[in-house]
Amino acid sequence: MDYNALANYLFPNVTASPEDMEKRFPERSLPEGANVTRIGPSPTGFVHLGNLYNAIIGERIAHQSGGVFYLRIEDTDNKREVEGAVETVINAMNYFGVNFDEGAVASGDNGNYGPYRQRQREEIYHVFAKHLVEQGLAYPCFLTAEEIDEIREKQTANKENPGIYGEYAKNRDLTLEQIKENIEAGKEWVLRYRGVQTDEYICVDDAIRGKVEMPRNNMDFVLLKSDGIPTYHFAHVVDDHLMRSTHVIRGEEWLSSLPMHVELFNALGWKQPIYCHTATLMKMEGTGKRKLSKRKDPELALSYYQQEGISSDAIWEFLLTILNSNFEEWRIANPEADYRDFPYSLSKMSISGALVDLDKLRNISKDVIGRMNAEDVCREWLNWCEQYDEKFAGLIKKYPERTVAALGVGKGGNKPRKDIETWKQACSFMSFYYDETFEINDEMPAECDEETRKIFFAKYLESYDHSDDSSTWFSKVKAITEELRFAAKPKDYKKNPDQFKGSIVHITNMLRIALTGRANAPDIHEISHVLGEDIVRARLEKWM
RNA sequence: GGCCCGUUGGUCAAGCGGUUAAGACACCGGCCUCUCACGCCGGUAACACCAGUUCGAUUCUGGUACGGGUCACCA
Repeated sequence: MDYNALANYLFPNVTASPEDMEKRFPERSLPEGANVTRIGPSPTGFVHLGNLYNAIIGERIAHQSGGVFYLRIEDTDNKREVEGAVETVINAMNYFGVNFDEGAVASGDNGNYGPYRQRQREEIYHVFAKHLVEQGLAYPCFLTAEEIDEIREKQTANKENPGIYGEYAKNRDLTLEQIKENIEAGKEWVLRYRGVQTDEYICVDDAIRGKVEMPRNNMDFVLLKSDGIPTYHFAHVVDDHLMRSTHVIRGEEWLSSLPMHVELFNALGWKQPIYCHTATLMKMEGTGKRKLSKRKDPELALSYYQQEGISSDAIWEFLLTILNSNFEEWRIANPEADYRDFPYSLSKMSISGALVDLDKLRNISKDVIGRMNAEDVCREWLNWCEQYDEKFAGLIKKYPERTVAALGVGKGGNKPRKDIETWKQACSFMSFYYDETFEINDEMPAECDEETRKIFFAKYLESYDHSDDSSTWFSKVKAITEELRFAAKPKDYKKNPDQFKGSIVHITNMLRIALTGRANAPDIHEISHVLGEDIVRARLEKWM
């Protein structure tokens, strides 16, 4: 068989050589030890938590080392592609603060190693496809889906491994004439790799899992589909070589196709990147864990976290705690530091699948927002509201100063309040600061009957001086409390409940409910100053 | 079924031959306190199983069980 003739027949338009490609995409000139990483999402319209998980690893090891992190769109499956999905990916990554140095952007491409959309790289793949044919390492295969099904059935019946290999690769030794005849008859063909029947093993040093041993590939797997577009396997090898990735970070579901990739890197004479196969994100179901599923688990979609208003910092910190077990320890030691200063390490990755623990996320989120200053909280909250809650976006813009002041309540001191978990929840928490959304939700304490209320609010407003400091204010409250025959100290009331009508707890709760509509809210004195004297008086006068 | 990967409390996990087996979240007490939140103190709770190696195994080896992944012209 004249492989050159076959190659020219199959790829008559390919004139470039592999060497031309090497020149077009030269080695990157980066400092020693700089890593080049990427994420390669498929534009299915669904952005996975796992996409972010892997993105964070890639972003960290690239940027920590002074390297490059890029976005490549893996759109080789035109059946699954959804309109606008590329924008969805870019928006989601943007929302969660993942910054790319190069790759696909909304308006096209940015960088010298593109195109960054695989469908646009067809001629590049064909250069190497042709090269493999010339080497006798690839051949056209005309097997139809039905024929392949028959082969599989036979193999299953014989308890053999399914697939196209060895004697089952019926088209691997067609003559050039037969091939031409088939093609001229209009038969569709795919390009298959010529697998080797062997019992050798391969060994790959995975950066996360250590040494992984597997049987060498013996399959005649597909390189180019009948539409001329490569499969993932071929595209991965060509792209990560030409784009000069140093590390390939991907889910462990790829582990089993590793032998194909190793085979191709060797066949093309290229150096393998460092593989990093990450653990699958899991979910609790009944008594066991299971893989998160797109259909059953809303929390798998990144859009879920966007809608809930989880801040991007919170997601990062949460994922970092899953990714590197020493992150939490580091965070405790460096409470003020930017998480980007944390020395992320691949070797500290967990191998088994982590459960997505929403409780933990919420806890981290409270912490993260608690650490932020009021201006930043206000900006991010507004940012979220503009997309998801117009009413609050309007209120924040109408009362910018009051909003910042309100968000700053309890921020002073070394025990900052942690009231806000998510931007969505911030809307309900903050509602009492605006007359437009203020409403009474809780019942007045039973100890404070209508008469007590009237007397209290009258006296309170009479003695109210908006300029009082916290302790002056509170001593006035205590004085009125005692006048009303309530205990100024809760403990006194506890000891002798018969001697009082109630305690200061009831009085302040009554005040709090009148002011905020709820029994649980931050410091009354601070809130009063955020609201301003007019609103305070107006809300209290209603009870007189 | 073949091939791979994994298994420490409810969850995330530290541990790398000798430990009272860390820590975090959640949960339960208590303290602080004008409520709530925060904070502080304390508590419940774990090495899947069976062999072997060893003076000694959570840690090393083999097997069993269980869980997961993958076996496409999908990624």
